[in-house]
Amino acid sequence: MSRNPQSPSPAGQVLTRLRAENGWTLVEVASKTGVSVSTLSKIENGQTSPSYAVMTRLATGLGVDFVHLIGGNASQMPHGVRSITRAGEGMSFQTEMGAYRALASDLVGKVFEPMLIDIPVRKTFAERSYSAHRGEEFVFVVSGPVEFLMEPYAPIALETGDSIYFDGSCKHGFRSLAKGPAQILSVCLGSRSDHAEQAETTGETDEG
Amino acid sequence: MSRNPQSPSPAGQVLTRLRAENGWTLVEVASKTGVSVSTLSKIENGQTSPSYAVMTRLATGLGVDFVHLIGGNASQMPHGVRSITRAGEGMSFQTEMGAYRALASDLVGKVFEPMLIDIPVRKTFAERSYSAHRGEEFVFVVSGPVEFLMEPYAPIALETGDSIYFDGSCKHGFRSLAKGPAQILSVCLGSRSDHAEQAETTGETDEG
DNA sequence: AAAATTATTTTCGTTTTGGAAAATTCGCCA
DNA sequence: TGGCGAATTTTCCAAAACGAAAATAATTTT
Repeated sequence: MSRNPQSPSPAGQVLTRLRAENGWTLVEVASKTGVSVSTLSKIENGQTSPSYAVMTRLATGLGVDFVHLIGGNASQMPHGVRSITRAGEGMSFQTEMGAYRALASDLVGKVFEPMLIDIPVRKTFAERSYSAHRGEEFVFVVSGPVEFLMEPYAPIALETGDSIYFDGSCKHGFRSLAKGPAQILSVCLGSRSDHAEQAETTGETDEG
Repeated sequence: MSRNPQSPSPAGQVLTRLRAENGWTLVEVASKTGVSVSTLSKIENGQTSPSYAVMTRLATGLGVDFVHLIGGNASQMPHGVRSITRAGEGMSFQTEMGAYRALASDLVGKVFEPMLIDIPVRKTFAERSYSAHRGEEFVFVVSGPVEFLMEPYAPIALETGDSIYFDGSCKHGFRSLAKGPAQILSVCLGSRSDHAEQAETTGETDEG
């Protein structure tokens, strides 16, 4: 009896499209990835549910992100969407860190989470003045100078126009070094992922 | 002979952590996901390379993003890393779009790709003056005004301090409306994933 | 402590996957 | 049209994953 013809997994669909776009044959893909021609064929036709090991080889061999292969999440925003936030607008809220303005807050499911933050002048750093979260963070100093604190580094001053890219999981905080509040633009990862905790694994490719 | 003890796949590591954080037992996870207890154990211990079918059931059953399960965009940066780019610095290059300055260019494998772009004054929009790429893009106008063009919208003027979040796959471009060049800060997805064509990478947890 | 309870790992038979090679289908050209 | 080379699908078997239940290990109770 022949195999039952399921609908192709996302990996199969991606593989099919990639081959079409690049004009690759199954044999070529096989040599690139180390996955046999027959397996590739079955994957494209939905006759098999590829293992993690195989998907890994596909991803690295074809030079695409693993996420692509599982159809994982293409942007959840509809095509052509855009959201403009005028200066001074944005959904604002206050924390110990400062006065936040969330930009493009009408768009849900964003990949980026851009915020404008007014950083107050402060003498001491209360514990609550620090932030730490998963993922990376990018900060551009719109109006400085500010002092940036991040464990395990010494404080460092950032002037207007300076930027910093750092591991957001380390405790970090800002304070204005100007007469009044300073302003920074912060970009973190969007909070599309459900729960609060989890995330961050050491990228591991296993397989034997 | 007992199974050979490989290192756990990312899925295994995530599963282990999720269970620890939520206090779930293997039996509970099994009932949530429909994956047998024995398989779960083997996945956590790296004794098996889970199939796509199983990973799917894990993701939906646990209500986590598939990307988490495969270590999708866990940060590839070592713990505690940071990179400061002073105003006026950054790896610069020129395109039809304008003069680019890539920020934190010494960090590879970034999730974000921040750029400062000097936008020239121009009368006409040559085809090469447009950009289109996978994924979302966030732009903050550092020094305006600029005109933003994006299909299928009419041109719109953005002032200093305005920002826009949009679907980068639509043709888009800028031109300065000031006397001289304007400047924008652009954040796209890191180039960890964008080889050929196709979809983009996705979100993650965190918060600001 | 021992027993009882609960959680995890291992065993082992069944099902599915992965791959080499055969069979088939699909161009292409004389 | 018939034949030929290339690409894809199918066959078939070894290897691996999956799951039920047994065997351990870890906790709690008495």
